[in-house]
Amino acid sequence: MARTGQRHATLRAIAQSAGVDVSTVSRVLNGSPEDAQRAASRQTAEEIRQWAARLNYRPNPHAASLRTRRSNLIGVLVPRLSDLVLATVYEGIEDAAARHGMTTFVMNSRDQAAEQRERTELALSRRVDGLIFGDAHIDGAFLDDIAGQQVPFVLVNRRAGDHPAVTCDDYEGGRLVAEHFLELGHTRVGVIAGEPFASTGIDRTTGFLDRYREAGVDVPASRVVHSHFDAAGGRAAADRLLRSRARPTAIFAVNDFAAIGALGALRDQGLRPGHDVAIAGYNDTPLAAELPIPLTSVRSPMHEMGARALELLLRVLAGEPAASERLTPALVVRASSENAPAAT
Amino acid sequence: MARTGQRHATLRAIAQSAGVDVSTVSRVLNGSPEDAQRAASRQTAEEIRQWAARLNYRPNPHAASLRTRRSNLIGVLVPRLSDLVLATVYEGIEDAAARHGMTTFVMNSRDQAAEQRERTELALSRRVDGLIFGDAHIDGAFLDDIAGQQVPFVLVNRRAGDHPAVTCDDYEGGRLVAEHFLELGHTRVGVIAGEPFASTGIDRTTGFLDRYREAGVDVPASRVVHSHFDAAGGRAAADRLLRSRARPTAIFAVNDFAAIGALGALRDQGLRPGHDVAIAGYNDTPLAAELPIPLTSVRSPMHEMGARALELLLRVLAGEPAASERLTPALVVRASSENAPAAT
DNA sequence: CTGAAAGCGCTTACAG
DNA sequence: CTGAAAGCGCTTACAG
Repeated sequence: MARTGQRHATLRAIAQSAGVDVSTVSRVLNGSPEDAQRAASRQTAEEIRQWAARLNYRPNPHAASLRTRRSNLIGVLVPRLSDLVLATVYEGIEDAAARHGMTTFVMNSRDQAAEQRERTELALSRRVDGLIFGDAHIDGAFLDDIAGQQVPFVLVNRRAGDHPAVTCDDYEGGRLVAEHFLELGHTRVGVIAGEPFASTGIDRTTGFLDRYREAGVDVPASRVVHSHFDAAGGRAAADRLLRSRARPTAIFAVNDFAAIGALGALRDQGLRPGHDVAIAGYNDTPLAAELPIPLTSVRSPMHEMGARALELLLRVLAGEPAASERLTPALVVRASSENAPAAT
Repeated sequence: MARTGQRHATLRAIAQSAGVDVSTVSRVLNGSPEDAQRAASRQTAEEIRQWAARLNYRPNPHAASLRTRRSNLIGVLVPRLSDLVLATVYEGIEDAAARHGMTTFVMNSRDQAAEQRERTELALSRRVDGLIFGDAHIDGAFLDDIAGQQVPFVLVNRRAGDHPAVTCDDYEGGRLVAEHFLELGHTRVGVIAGEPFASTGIDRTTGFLDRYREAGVDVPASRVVHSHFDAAGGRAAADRLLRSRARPTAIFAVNDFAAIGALGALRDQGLRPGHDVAIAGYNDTPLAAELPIPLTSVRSPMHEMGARALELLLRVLAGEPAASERLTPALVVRASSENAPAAT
């Protein structure tokens, strides 16, 4: 065993060096400021802190967790970490967690119910204080279940039922795209709607369709097609939309990667994005602006969503009121949606 | 405090139910198979296991870690988790870790020396058994330092010095691209070389240049430009390459995202990838095949690299011999590099 | 095959 | 302001 030896000193070592009891050292080093105050004179406290620095003291989190029954550990579930959207959300979670002295770990559920259960069970066996789910399904049976077991958790990116959630205002984001397409004069439009179980796709689609309905345009169901949230899924969905006889002149993909797939599908049919067919995506991923044909997209505050979800969970853990939050999206118009409908 | 109460039984509860000592329960439930064998009769063992199942026993990892001084925790450092390459490598690490009953957590270092130190220190204070670095810098001063402190670690994706590492054979990958360009007849070529401190960029570039040299073509230094590993970086680098009077007819970007940026730069100049200028990337990310102009790229086994790195670290922790591994890349030719040099 | 005991490094109620 | 003690849930050398 390549062991690393005694890298960190213990409270006891410091107590012996400073000639005080370990309980005093504990209160000075790891207690609340008030605890530290009343635990030792300024002089003693200072001496303890110096010994701690000299001996490279770091509290042993396993010992503390065992004693306090608080692990300062948060489990995070996402569909796939290699999805940039979730990776960015997780970065937000992790940054906020670090600020609050919490540790997080993340696992993929691949949007599979069995994996969600299994990973949650695993997190619980690791004694997490709480969980953040980035993979909620709109039906929410699983979540109701574990809420019933008093497991503290919040949702991020996707909402479900009345569980506390931090999301983008996806409904509003969908409306923004509709507004934009309407201004350009498009009335024959299509939607690449994402997974039917994800609130993101559902709300973005609903917002879009509602805004069109308000403008007096009913988008037929045949022009709303579900898809995976990736380029291959977007390509397949776009192929279906473009094959219909009355081809849409504008397509809203509820995800940037799906939009990139749609761009490819257009090209295969000899159609030019932003000329023959307008395309808009969602999330404004860093790639959107850098594509050969820059992609119109709805900016969503992915990093901030993650950070706020972590802070919402902290409130849940503290027993404070924890209301869901909906962050504001913003439309970013680029070359992929510059065209009015062709004069066909 | 929204506490979750007693979710899991303890050894003691099981011992009382089964009418045996907790040490026996421990050996049966958590010991090695041999331990379990000699710790109790088949009958007693069976009874203990039934009680464990009935009471939903899960060993408390904090208690076990405190006692054994082994946390089964691995810290992982990456430049950015929102970089798809690293996210995929991490998925490989995490999958392998789960198979071995280890927990991992991941942190961004943003390729900054100060953050590398700080995050490593944080991981150590969490009492990880070892570390995996996906953010090694070729100079390796920091790594030499912590190797000197006997911290067990391995590298993944990027190599440095003689530290055990699991990488793609990047040199060979660079050669594959050169071979391909040479077959098409390109002699005026450019390289978007990535960060100067990353072995990935260095080795891919060196392999490419060496193969050209062997073919009797010396690529001038002015046609090798460094870049960030993202689309914006690739676009900036491509702009520089295309501005020179003797424009390259083929460009190798050592990263798919940089290649996508280069695609955009070409288009801005009215050049068609795969017609006027050939483009190749690296990693064969899922997007490459789905782009409007599908991208030629070198496939690297990102997920497998991660899994193997975890297993290499396990060997290091066990004190077994741990040799570096270089996984084999493969060229995937697509439309972005179909052209011979223009007859200018 | 089984048990009793010690101890990992903390925290915290109690006492002074 | 400071200390002594108990105990969180495990593992493991020792003894029988």
